[in-house]
Amino acid sequence: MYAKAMSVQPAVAPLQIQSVVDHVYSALRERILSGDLPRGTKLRQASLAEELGVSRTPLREALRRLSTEGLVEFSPNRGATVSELDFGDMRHAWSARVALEPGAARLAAERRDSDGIAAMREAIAQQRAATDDKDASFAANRRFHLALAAASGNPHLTRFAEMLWVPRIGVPIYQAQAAEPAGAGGWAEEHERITDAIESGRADDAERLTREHIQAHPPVAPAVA
Amino acid sequence: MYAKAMSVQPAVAPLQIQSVVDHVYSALRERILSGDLPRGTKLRQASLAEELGVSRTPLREALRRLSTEGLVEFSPNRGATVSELDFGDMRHAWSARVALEPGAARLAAERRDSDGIAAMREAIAQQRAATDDKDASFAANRRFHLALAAASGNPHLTRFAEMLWVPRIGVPIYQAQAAEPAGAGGWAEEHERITDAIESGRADDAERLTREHIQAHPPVAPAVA
DNA sequence: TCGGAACAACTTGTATACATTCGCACCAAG
DNA sequence: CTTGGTGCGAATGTATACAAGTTGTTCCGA
Repeated sequence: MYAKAMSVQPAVAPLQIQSVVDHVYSALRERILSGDLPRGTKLRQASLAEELGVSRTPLREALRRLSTEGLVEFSPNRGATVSELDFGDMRHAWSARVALEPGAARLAAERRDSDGIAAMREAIAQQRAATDDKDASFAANRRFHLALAAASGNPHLTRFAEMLWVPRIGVPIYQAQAAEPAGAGGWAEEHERITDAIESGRADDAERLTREHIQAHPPVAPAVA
Repeated sequence: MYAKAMSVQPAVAPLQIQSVVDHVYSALRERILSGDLPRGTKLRQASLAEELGVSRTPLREALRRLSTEGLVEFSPNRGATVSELDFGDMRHAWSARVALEPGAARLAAERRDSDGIAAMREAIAQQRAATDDKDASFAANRRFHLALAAASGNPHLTRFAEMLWVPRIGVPIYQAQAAEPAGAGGWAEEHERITDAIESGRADDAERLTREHIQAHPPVAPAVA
């Protein structure tokens, strides 16, 4: 059974060997994004390494990777801390999205990739199905915008969008959603109009609608910080 | 004399302590960008470490940083190599610039920061002064576009622009310059019109001019690869 | 002559050990 | 009571050592 299945697939399948560094990187990233490691947390290497069952060497390499992504910050001889992301950073990230995503939408409209469009529609469906669940709604929203960037077919734009959507946008958008009762539903409709424009190749419309959509929902300042 | 000068400046000046990792990172980055380490070069850790006078530990951390930036690639148990950047990548980078820089120009026009505009004008002057020197001309061109991104006041856009301009755009633009006899001079004029639009706050014009400027100069396929 | 297996040298990946620096507590002097 | 200094503990930064994997070569057989 297995042999047959394997013979059908390409022999040299992915076979993704993940090094210890990759595992540590994924684990830390997950912890930071989920809020398990709040911003400003000092990342002590000895305890973290013991917790993850590895030595400090791969841990440090993973931290370097995260620092290049901006999720953690190194201070010379003082170690790494989870990056502080204040409201100013969030506005910057939103502003960068205003500059980025319309251009990505234009590219997507010029490309009209069916897979990419399908991914966008799927995210819309998920958003419609999760009007009451705030977390799911936010996840679907994020998913749509990442799918939009991916539909551009441009790896750089995709990567940039992921960097912007990672932790910085999450909280404020989430709170904006909570503030707007009709939020999720209205967003799904706007998303759909963008997707339609892309699918029919109306590049100017796709660009304009995306810009208007993002600009219509600026981040909301957190109540606490 | 010094004391007086220092009392004027903020007391806690930069005082940038650079760790060995930072030095190695800068050195490797410089070597890659200058072409001293051509694309596809296998980066053997032992020899590199000895060459730089450090051990493999900080070297590996620097390589991780570079890998997150996309300049080098890790292959499990096979080490790191300088990233292969083919023509497809260059077109992607150019395409990403088309999506990115017009939005940055719009932000810059809304912001109208005098320092940022001064940096742009300085780059234009350098470009005008270096019409015969190809290298200087390209450097000035790159400088203008980075200054444009920086004038947006958005750290994310600045960072993204730097990532796109680093190695990928350089060669093809350089070759395009060589192909167009009147290139440098014409570019300086276009740059100036963009800067004027930003300085006078005409956001729509700045965005449109930037897009047209970039789209008018697509990358040229290298002769060799 | 060509294909393949086995071995050896080398390279990477991870762990451990050592040196340096930082933070904090305690203490003394003004 | 506050301010400056000193010393210890802990954490980081770097170097070295060891284990595991990869690559190139050689030798054998068909």
